[in-house]
Amino acid sequence: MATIAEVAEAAGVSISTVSYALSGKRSIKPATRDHVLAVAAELGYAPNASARMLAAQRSQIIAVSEPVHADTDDTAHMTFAMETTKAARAAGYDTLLLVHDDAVEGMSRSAATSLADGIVVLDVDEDDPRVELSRTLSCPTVFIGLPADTDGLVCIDLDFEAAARIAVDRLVDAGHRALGLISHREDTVLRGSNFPRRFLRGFIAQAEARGVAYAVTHPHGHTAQGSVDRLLKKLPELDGIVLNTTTDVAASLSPALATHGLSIPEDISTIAAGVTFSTGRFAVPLDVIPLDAHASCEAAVQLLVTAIETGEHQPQTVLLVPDYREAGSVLARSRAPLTPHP
Amino acid sequence: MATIAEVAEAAGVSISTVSYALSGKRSIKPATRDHVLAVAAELGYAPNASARMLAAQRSQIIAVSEPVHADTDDTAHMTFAMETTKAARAAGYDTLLLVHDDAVEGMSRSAATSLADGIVVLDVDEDDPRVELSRTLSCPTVFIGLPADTDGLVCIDLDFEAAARIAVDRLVDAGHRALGLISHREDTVLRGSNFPRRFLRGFIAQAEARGVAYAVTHPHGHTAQGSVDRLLKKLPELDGIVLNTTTDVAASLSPALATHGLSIPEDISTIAAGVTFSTGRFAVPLDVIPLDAHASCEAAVQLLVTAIETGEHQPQTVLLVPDYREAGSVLARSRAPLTPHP
DNA sequence: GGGCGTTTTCGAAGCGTTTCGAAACACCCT
DNA sequence: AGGGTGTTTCGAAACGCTTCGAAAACGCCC
Repeated sequence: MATIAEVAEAAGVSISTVSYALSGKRSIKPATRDHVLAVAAELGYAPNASARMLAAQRSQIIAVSEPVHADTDDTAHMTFAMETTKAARAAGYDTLLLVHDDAVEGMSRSAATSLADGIVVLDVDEDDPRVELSRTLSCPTVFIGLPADTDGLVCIDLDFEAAARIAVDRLVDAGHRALGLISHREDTVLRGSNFPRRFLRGFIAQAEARGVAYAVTHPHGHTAQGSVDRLLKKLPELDGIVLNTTTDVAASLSPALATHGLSIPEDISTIAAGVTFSTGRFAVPLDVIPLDAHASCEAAVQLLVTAIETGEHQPQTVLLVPDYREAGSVLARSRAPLTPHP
Repeated sequence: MATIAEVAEAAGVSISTVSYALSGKRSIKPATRDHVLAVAAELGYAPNASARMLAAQRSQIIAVSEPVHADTDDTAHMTFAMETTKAARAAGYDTLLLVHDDAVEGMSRSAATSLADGIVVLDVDEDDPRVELSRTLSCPTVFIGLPADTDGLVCIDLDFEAAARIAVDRLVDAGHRALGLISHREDTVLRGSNFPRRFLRGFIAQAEARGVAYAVTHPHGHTAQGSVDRLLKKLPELDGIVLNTTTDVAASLSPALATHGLSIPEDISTIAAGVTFSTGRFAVPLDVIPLDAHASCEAAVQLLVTAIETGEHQPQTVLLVPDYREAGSVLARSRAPLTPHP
């Protein structure tokens, strides 16, 4: 591989002239610049990454910490890792993938050796060891997801409580009076991320605020059948369902309702909220309030890059505003409005 | 962050002594070595990655090229990316993730700038632009998957033809005489990876060699229902099914058979082969010949690391020997053996 | 044609390691 | 005492780039 010295020699100029011609950080006479560029292109010159890193004291690399527990939803997390990589690339950074145990150790390693300029933390647990670690690190870090203690951290996540409120409002405004929430499996809710809990909280609060009947259930396996059975038992007049659960469960909702002779949206209006999957190829496509990996990762990388390049890294929690996408799974019931929006 | 010069100063020795004490590449008097190590630990010294790369002319980074087409199976590919990362880490390397367009461009970039010491190419298409690219790169590269033209390449993949043969043999040896293959969707088979075709070829060849009746079908959507219907129509006496398809389809096989009053393994013995998913939580667990991401990635990284560290990079295609895992989904039919193994 | 302000280019000092050759030292043998 | 043999440590040269300060070149005016 050609070095900058070879380009300089071939172009008959000094090394620094080549450097400035290529970086544009100082003005170079157009004629020489063009000539240098041409020579560089001809020699297929590409600046050596390590040398550049060493001299610039910056690696242009962002580490992505992605533990992958047993109950990690592969598809969802693959999406986040890739969206982060895409966003980073667009900002001129490459991404280093840290998985499993190394998701934690790798953070120290890449920060201590200056291998990475910043870190994006994915799949954040309520009580995540990486939270404490990041406080000791002095390497810009952004969490995608909310740990219990966000003190001193920069975190980004969908506003799950707001998402739940929006879903409830939609259904109530469309005349529904008995809402069911199919949440995540109970074991997932107990340990792991806290967004199911945040969603649950928002759902209950808003259902009570609007004065409608509601019931909550957690699926047991990977199907919605049991959940549907339980919801209908608790709330026979059920007319609306909010899904904040996994793909498997969501996909099986329609057949599960069918066993009770019910269908979406004629009998039961349905909204999936805070989910990463697309319902496009479900038997019945659903209205969705997406957990938008693209938006989250882009915002996270943006924040991180700003921190790296300007040094501004204010602790903050950014809650992304939920976005509602209609697909026809909510049907208006003709009823008088119950309570105006609070 | 402390530098090696600071450690040297604090320990009262020269820089090179610190370097050798830490790397162990030359003998250092035990007493000084211990002292240096203690001082280094106390200062929290970690060698600067860029400086090390520059001096050692090696980055200890492997690039992982993972395009992610529309029809990419997220779960499967996430697994491959992560297994590669794990294997690389175990060998002392970090991994750079290159996705989407950058899966191609990133290869040139990371090779040209010496950012990466080697490249692992995932999700290989029959006619993959990265094949031609890698030939121009002079950076050790290993493909996981087989492109059409493997000339001059190092490739690793499961021996799908052998896997198909083994599945057929199992069923025939257990007394089955009418085998159905549920392959991948037709559009997946046409463009994209060639392993479905290799599997198909092996299946047909072996079914003919053993002299049993057989039929092949490609699912249309994400369920096995249509495939089962078609197989039973073509082959009413169907008594064995081989699955070389996606999770969705495989998971729905049991219910699909149930609509015909058939069950696994009483009526239909079943084997899933060349698949990445686990059938553990299917209604009926299946015998599996796994496409073992762990094994493939480990072998690939091994080969790559050897190439990087010793310079040996013989073009070769490594076909991994299939492994059969019983789960009780094949039931022996008492019949006289038909044809001995060829 | 000497002086002055600009533009353009150059030289050299880092950045923090690794690694080679040689110096320094201790020890034993003749 | 001189010389050879190890062992241990040191100094300095890379590695290839960025960037600062200053020199060189240029243009212009008096």
